[in-house]
Amino acid sequence: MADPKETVELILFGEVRKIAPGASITGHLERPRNPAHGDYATSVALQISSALGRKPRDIAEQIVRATRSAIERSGACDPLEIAGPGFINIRLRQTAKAGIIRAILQAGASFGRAAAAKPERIMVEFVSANPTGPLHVGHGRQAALGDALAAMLEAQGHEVHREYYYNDAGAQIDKLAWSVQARARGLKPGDPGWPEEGYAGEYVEDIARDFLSERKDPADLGAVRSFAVGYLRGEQDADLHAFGVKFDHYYLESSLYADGKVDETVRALVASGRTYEREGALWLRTTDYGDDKDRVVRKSDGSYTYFVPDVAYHVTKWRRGFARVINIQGTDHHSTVTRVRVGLQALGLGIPAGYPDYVLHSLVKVVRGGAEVKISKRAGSYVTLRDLIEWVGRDATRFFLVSRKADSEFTFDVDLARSRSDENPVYYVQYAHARICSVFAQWGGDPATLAAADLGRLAGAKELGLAQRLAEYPEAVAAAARELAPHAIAFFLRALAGEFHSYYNAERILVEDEALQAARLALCAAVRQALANGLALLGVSAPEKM
RNA sequence: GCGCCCGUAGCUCAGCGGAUCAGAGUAUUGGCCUCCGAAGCCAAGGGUCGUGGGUUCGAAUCCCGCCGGGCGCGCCA
Repeated sequence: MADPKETVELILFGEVRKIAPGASITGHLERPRNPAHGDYATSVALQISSALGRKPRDIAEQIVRATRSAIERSGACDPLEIAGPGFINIRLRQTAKAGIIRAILQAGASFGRAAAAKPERIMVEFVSANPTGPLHVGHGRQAALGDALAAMLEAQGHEVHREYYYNDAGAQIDKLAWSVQARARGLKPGDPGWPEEGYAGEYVEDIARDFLSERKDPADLGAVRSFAVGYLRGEQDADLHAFGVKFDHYYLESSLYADGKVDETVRALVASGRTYEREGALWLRTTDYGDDKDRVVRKSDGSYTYFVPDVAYHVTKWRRGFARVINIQGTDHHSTVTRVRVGLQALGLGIPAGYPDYVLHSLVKVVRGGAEVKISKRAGSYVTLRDLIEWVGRDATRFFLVSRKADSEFTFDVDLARSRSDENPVYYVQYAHARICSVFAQWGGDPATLAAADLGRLAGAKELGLAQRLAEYPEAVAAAARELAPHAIAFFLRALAGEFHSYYNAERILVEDEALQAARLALCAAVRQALANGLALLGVSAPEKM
């Protein structure tokens, strides 16, 4: 990894120190589990020793020598220690640890927010369900992930646009219209005359009944279609509202046809010279860009495949000024990733090859009473987002769906999230927040006086550990945003809440010694602020009472 | 068959730009409320990180094979 001709730089406390000829590295700091190893530790010396052809301990000693004066000037920590084969252990001074508390109280809700060096206009597209049925659990995961991701990127100083793409123009909509029409005519799924691959969910019957109650004519398929789509859009909006997710814009696929963008895209593809006719269809040579087979653009019946509006849609994202786009989809859509990117490349508009970004999530298995739940009365063949919200509540649903890595398949245990709610991670975090609020209610003093608290009184191991954890929050958010990994926020909050509960049980906050009490209250206020800010990113409430 | 993803404690999952990473929650067992909320805390047991190789002084982490699971591989969206 290292080129011995370059210079090794160690970035420490904001200063870059040239250490030795070698590689340019930014060794990240670890938090040792063993307190004897200090507050932070790094193994950079071991990592670069082979590249430099020198002993790790010698390198470590050189690093310590080179940074000694800067560290003494900063006063932030004790002299670095070298341990074992060449680990460098760092022990922070108490004043440096407690200082973060004042900064948090001052920053308030903006603690953990950063001003981006280069603010971008970013679009996050998520949910984007067809208006052919209620939102299911997978859409819920997308909603939780997408909204959290958008909030995290906003916290990094970017301008974020949340968009929902409505596939309201395809064959699926026709099936919906036929299904509703059949229901309105008194047919049931399986009856003679019931449309092939029709939608069998109970909601189809609801739509038909409402349609008839408005004295409309089932023979008018266009009227049935627009009524059904409008009905389901309204229902999805209600679900999203209940989930606390708001979109800046709903983009209709049908508009791409109406305003000519689909035709325009086809013409541009043909003009690119990468299309050809075969068996009555128009193909795009996507294999030129690494696809495993060419794709049909225009079917032999003259209609377009979904590929065309998808590409046309992403052209609008680019032209609307979103240099960065993140699409949240299920892994069952991963084959579209290549196709959309390739289609954009073929147009030759100068769009980057990796445009857009994708976060793909695996599907969620819902378990209740020890058995997998596959059926919902309302939707027929799947569990709906509404089911989850009704079973376990909005906060638990959001926290659960966002607390796993997106690409891990995970089991949503309804019983854990609901009936044994006292063992639920989201309540654990919320409880820490509510507990602190309760202490403040009992105290009854003026929080403004805490700004003057003597933080030097915080000398206990748990207190300093909490302060250190709080200090790591901004970087934790930044890292999670960088990795597009909302679950990291959930894990951080879990850890922070755990440290607080442990501290709370070990020490009284409200004590006789007023100076000590003020310092502890300041610490609690800072923890509360960090919990509230983190929960807000996940779209979970921070209750004062539970 | 090909492509992508995933196999870590009984269960649900973190960690995966190598070392100070064998972790959390839950479940099980034993303790802690005349004291700021016990939706909490403290402690114990529990895993050769699917498997076999390779790279490395050092691999849950990187590379290859195999096994097991998920999802794709339409002139469906």
